[in-house]
Amino acid sequence: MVPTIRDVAQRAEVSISTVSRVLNNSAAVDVGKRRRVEAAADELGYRPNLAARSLLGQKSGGIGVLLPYIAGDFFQTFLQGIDRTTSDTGYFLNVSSSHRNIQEFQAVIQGMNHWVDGLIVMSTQIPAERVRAWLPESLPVVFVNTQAETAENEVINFDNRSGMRAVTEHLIHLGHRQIGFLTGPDGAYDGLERRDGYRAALQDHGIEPRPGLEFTGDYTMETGEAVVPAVLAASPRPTAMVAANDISAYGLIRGLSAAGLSVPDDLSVAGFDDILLAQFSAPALTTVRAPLVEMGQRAIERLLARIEGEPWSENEPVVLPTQLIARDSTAPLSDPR
Amino acid sequence: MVPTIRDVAQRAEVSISTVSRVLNNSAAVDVGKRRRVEAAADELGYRPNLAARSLLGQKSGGIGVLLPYIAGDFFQTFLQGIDRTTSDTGYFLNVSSSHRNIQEFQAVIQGMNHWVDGLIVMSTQIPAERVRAWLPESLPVVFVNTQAETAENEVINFDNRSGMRAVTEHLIHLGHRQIGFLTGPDGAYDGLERRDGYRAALQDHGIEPRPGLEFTGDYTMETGEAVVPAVLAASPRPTAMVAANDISAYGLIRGLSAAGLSVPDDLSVAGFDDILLAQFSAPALTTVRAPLVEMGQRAIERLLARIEGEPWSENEPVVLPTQLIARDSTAPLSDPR
DNA sequence: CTTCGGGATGAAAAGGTTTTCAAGGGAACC
DNA sequence: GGTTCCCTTGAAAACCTTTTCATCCCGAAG
Repeated sequence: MVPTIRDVAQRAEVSISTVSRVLNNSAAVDVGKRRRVEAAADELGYRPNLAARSLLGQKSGGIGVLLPYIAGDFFQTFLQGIDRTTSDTGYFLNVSSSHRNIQEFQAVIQGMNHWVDGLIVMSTQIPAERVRAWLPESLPVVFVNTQAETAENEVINFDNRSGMRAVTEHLIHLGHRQIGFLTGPDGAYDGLERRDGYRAALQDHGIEPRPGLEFTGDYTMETGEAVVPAVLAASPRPTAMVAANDISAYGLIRGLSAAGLSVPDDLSVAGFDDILLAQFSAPALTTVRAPLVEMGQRAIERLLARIEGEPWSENEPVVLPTQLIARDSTAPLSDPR
Repeated sequence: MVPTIRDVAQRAEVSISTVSRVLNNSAAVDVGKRRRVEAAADELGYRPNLAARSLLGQKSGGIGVLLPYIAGDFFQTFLQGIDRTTSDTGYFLNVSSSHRNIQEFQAVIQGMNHWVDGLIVMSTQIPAERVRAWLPESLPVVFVNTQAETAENEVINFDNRSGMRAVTEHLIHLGHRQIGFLTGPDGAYDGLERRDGYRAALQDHGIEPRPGLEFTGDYTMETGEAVVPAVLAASPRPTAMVAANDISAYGLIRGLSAAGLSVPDDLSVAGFDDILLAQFSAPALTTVRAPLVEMGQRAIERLLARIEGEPWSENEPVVLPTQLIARDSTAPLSDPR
């Protein structure tokens, strides 16, 4: 059995109150008894039951991070930013993912409620306000990459639109006119913003966006690969493709190379995120740098400040700038014959 | 305030026992009261406090995953294996990391104790037996990539030794004799196994391992990059390097290219893990495939079986085979002049 | 009509911890 | 020597839920 505070008290021949006082250093205790308690706790390997503590409304020392997916380069880089900053603070991280449905999302987030002192939530499908309503007012929450309808919650986002606009313009400047788009998953907020940036860039340059050039993706490599036949069959056939994220851009590249086409000679491909792979791959991927590490850092810094009692001055949502990174997967449009 | 079962009971004008019975469907309740309770719970947005439940020794529906680090391609691929399998089961994942020290590791793992139904632990620094002693007998635990001194715990490992032996032999077959090694972090069990495989391969082919050719790394790209001057200054200078993992191999490649040397023309470099980057990078990395996804799957399958009550037949530890993947970062030793 | 049984329900205990409250004891001061 | 005050300590309440136990009532069987 796991030892409880009662076992420690018995072994040290004191009351459980005294044990609590010693272990939390919350009041003066006779030095002899203090020694006995410390020895007893040590010998028994006693650790306080966090469930019981949480029941009393104590701080748990835990930070909850809720993501749509737990695996993937995108989330992992974000976590890196959080992880580094958290390391020094004594808080520990608790990451959970929920990609099935709203019910489960709600269950997971409300389950975390009693276990953490604060929450960082990335919710691409559900707006911040709705998620916030599931949680007590008293729990600090920082939203990240999440749609916010009002300014009442603390939100940190990317400038998805400008980023996607920049990469699309980059292709236009290279001479491309038939530019296709591979979307993100259905209903994902950031994917929609990116698509809007793509459309806006086209319109800015007098190109009417065509629905036939927008292909449905879901941020995975598999789907990027699978969509290639449809891309090649499109009329007019695109001379360049922008994907809503890097991973699905690699899916496109893989599928194109399987179809005997080379990137960027036969078709230019660009992505979004600037994952690690982008700078090492052959060809290196033209993409948009989303400052994920910085986003993680900012989020955890703000959350810790809130936990420590600093109020949140109801500001504008933070929008982190994105940056076009032109590499080798995009090339000038070869002379049309 | 967050509504409790008492609020629901009051609103529905029944006792808390009845509320509990309705919500857990644990006993017959008058249909009228049942309706009232359901309505009240719905209106209040009531969710049971998991901490209180846990205090009673109930199942929590949570699976804990404890890793040395939370970010990084290696862990992320492992998580993928777990995540996929868990999705269908209704359990939710809870990932935590601890990379600071043993005290914190112990604190995190014991904190998880009370709110998960089972634990998957990757502990490269501390043997399974020691970690097990921190937890109650009753909690199912599956260890992964962890040293085990006895057969009393369920452990799933890679065949690190054979893998590293294979990649080292690959270099020997290519004509290399001065083969350097970039180690893992101090005390990491898998890194030591890999080093042993490297040494064994050399000895098998009549090459005496030299301490001067073993460079200290820590699985990060930064250190791989930083060690390059030492590698180049070594006498005799190695013609090939094996790194204890892929990421640090890329550090070497980066450092070498910064020093004006090209891989594999001037120096062959190989890694271990076969992360996603390895197949896309230029040059594509020669490495050893560690079946991380499979490891994750096996671990979660076994853990769920244990949670469902299936006993563990004290078997041999599972050792997953590794496989040499020869790509372009290694080349035959160019004619020594 | 009486007795028995069973279904529905509420009261209460249990789980481990922190904290408040009350009490005990010793020292210091008059 | 007596009184007061403070330091130390233990008892008990509180947190929220599940579950056992006892109670009550109604219907059925004898």
